[in-house]
Amino acid sequence: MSADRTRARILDIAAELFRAQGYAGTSIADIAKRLGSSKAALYYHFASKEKILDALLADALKAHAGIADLAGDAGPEAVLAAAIDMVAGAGGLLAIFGDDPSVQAVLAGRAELRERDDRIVAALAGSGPGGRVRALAAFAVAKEGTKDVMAANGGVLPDGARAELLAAALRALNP
Amino acid sequence: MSADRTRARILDIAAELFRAQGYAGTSIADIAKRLGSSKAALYYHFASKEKILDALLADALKAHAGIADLAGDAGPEAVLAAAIDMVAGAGGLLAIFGDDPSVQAVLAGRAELRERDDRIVAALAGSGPGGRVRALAAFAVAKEGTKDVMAANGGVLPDGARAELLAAALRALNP
DNA sequence: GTCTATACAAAGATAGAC
DNA sequence: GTCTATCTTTGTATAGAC
Repeated sequence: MSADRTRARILDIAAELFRAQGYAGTSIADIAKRLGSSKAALYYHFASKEKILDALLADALKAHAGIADLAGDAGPEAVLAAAIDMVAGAGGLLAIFGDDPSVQAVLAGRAELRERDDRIVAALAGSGPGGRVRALAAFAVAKEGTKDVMAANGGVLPDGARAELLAAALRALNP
Repeated sequence: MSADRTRARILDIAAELFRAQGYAGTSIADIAKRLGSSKAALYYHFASKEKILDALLADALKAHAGIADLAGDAGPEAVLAAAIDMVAGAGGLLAIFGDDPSVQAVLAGRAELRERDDRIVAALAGSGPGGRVRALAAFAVAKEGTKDVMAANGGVLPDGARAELLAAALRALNP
């Protein structure tokens, strides 16, 4: 088996198990078992469990950074649409590091995630009373709402749901 | 130290650690350390790690069941308000079992959680195209939006935020 | 690239003294 | 009610053969 393909398979399996059982709740043995190989074989491809997480998170973190940048000059609609696409795209990988406390704990001292979220929410909030609460509500629709809709549809975002979610998020944002 | 008070302290500590590090990411040793006692002392009060989780979840699960019942005869506004209160009340404990995959995995074979969520969403959805997506969006505002607002405010739901969230959820629900 | 075997640490849990 | 000590299992990771 080529190293690249095996590496990709490991990431696939890890993504699924991390989502289902959490990062801390998934062992190297779990992954190796699903891979049909030994734990040692897995360690040939990744130096540690945390390196697997890093590889999994690379794309999602990049997309997240892109949205934070976008928040600087684009309008709310573009930002919320990008947030929906971030969750829907990349296999919904944001769901992993966005929801799992054990991942948050690992990332805590390292990532600028929270600071980026703050920038996004601040851009959505604008000024005025209640703006921040409505920004968080709209952001919740884009992230959790999208995730939930996908979860209720076998991991796929159904036709029309993107527009429906975006509209709902915008209504949540604008009184 | 009285057994009841110690038990309560353990639950307090466990709730905080589970939220910060996840259920699977928190060890009995972690809890005992914060408690200032030995692991054995902890096992005097709880027979297993899972029993701690059960005790923590008891109230939230009861509230969840109440909302599912409410969904039968009350309107969307009452259901969404109850969902906000469920997250805001009980120390925001829903955030623990609602988000942690390792908790979901433990609860999977046992709880009727998902079935109840389905009932709630179905009641919110009514009929018509896109109703289900909008119901999930509104439910996301009530649950995640409330949680995020609390997280951004030191664990407290600020004045006026409840009404703002309820209004945002209703707007997400109704086109 | 993958294996078996194993080292080593951490985790859940119990025994028995006080 | 809490302790020390210990058992057992599981988990991360490595060594060295093939």
